[in-house]
Amino acid sequence: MQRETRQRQAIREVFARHHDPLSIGEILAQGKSFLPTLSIATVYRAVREMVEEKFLTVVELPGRPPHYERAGKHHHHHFVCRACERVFELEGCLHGWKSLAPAGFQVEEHEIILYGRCRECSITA
Amino acid sequence: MQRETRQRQAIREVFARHHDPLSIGEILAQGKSFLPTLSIATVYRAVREMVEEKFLTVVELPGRPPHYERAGKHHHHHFVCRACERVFELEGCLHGWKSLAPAGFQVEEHEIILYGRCRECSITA
DNA sequence: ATAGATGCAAAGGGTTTGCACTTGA
DNA sequence: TCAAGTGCAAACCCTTTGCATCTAT
Repeated sequence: MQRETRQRQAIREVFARHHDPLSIGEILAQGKSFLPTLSIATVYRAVREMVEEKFLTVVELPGRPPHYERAGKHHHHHFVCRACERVFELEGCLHGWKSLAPAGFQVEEHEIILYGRCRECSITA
Repeated sequence: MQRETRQRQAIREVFARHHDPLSIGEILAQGKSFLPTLSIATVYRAVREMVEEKFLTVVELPGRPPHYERAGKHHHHHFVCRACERVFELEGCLHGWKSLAPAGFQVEEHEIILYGRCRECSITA
């Protein structure tokens, strides 16, 4: 990815305005507001390259397609709203996760995901 | 699911011998050792029904296809081996996860996943 | 005997890719 | 200019479904 095309500018613009992780579909929808002809193939390709060049990172969530967020954030986890399906960034972490693994297992990373209703969907009830 | 066919017996047999979560592909491969003609469509259908009748439950894992394990187990989490891709059940849990969410968010559930190398793959290095 | 279950192959849904056209540098 | 990037449509992969056949009861 060497050229700064209108398509990639549109995608970068999406991430300048959204701090929480977005799916490919959400990136496409938001990106079209800046460039209506943006195609899904381009989003897939550009996002993959933006991950490689560390502008974005992949956020994998159980039972959901990959989401993407700006790279370089401090360590954090995510909240998934079961009502609107949106994903939110969480502050903080929990201790002691390394000791959950049985003897002989090498723990390299951990993931914590919360599920429930986001603020908006709690109000809408 | 009312009939106890050879296909479903084979699938139940797989879960009698494997306590850790299995993917559809793993269930098919193991099931074929009992019934070589077992087809993937049957595995998909039978597993879905076994989840409905609560013989199995779905284990969703980030970036991986759904896995299935026997229903009715006590609360637990999972370890994913990055070398062999197998999933293992973990004992225990962590406290304080409810307070990770911002004010106004309703937390209903949590998920903790560990990644690394299982015992076997740690030895194989 | 017969409704439910199976296996095959076709259809779906999401993601990737080949290729001719467009465009940034 | 001209290689990188785009858009389209076809290809892929995994999962689901339609349908003729098989089988548990």
